[in-house]
Amino acid sequence: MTHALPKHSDGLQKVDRRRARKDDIADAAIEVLKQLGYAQTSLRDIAAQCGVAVGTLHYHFADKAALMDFCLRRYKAGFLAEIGDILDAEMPDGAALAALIERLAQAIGRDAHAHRLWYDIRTQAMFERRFEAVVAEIEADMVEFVRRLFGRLGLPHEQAMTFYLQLDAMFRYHLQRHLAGDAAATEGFKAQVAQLMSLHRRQG
Amino acid sequence: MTHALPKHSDGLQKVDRRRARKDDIADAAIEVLKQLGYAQTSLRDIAAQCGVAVGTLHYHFADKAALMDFCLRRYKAGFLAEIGDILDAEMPDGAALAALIERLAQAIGRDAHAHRLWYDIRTQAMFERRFEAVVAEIEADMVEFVRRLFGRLGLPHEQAMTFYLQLDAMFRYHLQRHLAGDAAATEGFKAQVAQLMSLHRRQG
DNA sequence: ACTTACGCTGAACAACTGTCCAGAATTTTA
DNA sequence: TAAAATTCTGGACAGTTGTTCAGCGTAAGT
Repeated sequence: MTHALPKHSDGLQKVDRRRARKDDIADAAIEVLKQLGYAQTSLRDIAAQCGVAVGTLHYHFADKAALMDFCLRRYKAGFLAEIGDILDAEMPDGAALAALIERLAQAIGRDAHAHRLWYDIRTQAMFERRFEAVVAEIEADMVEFVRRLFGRLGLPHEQAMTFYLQLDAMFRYHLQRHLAGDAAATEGFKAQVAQLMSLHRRQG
Repeated sequence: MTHALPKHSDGLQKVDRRRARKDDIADAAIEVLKQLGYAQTSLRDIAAQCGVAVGTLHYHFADKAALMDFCLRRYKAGFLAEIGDILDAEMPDGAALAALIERLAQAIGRDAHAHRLWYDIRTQAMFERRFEAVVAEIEADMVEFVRRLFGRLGLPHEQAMTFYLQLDAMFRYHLQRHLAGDAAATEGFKAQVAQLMSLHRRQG
């Protein structure tokens, strides 16, 4: 006997609706986490943000860590989708890298809180083994992104990791300056990356 | 009328003894912080570590943040003293840099928890403005250290910051790998820095 | 219409947090 | 030795934390 689709108003399976609900909660949770950071965010803060009772969170997620894990993977998917189009876009090789850098520079000003959350949780993973795997996965994806970019530009693959780390360090530093009130942080980031690029090009 | 020295068994002024006591407490606090991280460390944990009542902490420090601030400055002084001798040591120019890198590589294995604490608090500073100043000061000192090293080696001063950030990113990454159980992290760090150095050298 | 399952509520719980403070213990001063 | 100042204690306080659960209403299945 074949299982017919359930006769819901929306055409979603039960599992899908569950998943969609979890996504909603995660989105609200991420919103609070961006503001307060991991350690300072309580389940009640999150519950309030999505207009739901505390118990509801435990209905969908085993515990706080599971919720965090879910949020992280969702955040990762979102971020990679956001910058992924740079790889696919049709443009001269030099422009792709310039576009990435420009995008990152703008992110310092516009999505500062989101990225500060990433650094927060990445650091937390040094203390809570629970987050080790997710963080490692996300970071591996970032490196993979740079590797593909290097592939497009004909740059040596084995330097992708190095370049990622360089970019990460500068982004982190100027993000921190920006959050501390330095209005020139965005420009500082671009200038410093430019210096770095000239270093790479000279030995291209 | 001249104030005679107090007739304590030790020859310390009152202020000095107070300062020494604070140092003792801070040392014990740092020990716990290294294990648990900032957010997970309570005043009771710290009090237990130095065999003292909770109230005592508030007698010496206004609040938890003040204690943290004190700990940070003490940590900074210790760390810079530890690597400072590289600048003063008499050795061929190439060896000084190699010595620093070797020292850092060993730190991944030996002082992992101490450095993980530094990354923890540096990230916290993105959320608590209270720590902004201390963190910025320490980081400025680190850059200054690299700048002096570059001075000794005849390398361009304006690249000191860039080099610091590169070193920092690689150290952070491999520290995280090490903490996640990667036994090859120390070697990985050295290899990656070597790659970085060759990049720098080619444009001398 | 009746039953089952699902999604959610919000009060209650025990554990823990930073902070305060009256008073004890100790040390310094007179 | 007596008085004063310093250092420390440990219980109390009010607030927050993650987690649990009996019970509610609603939707699905029969």
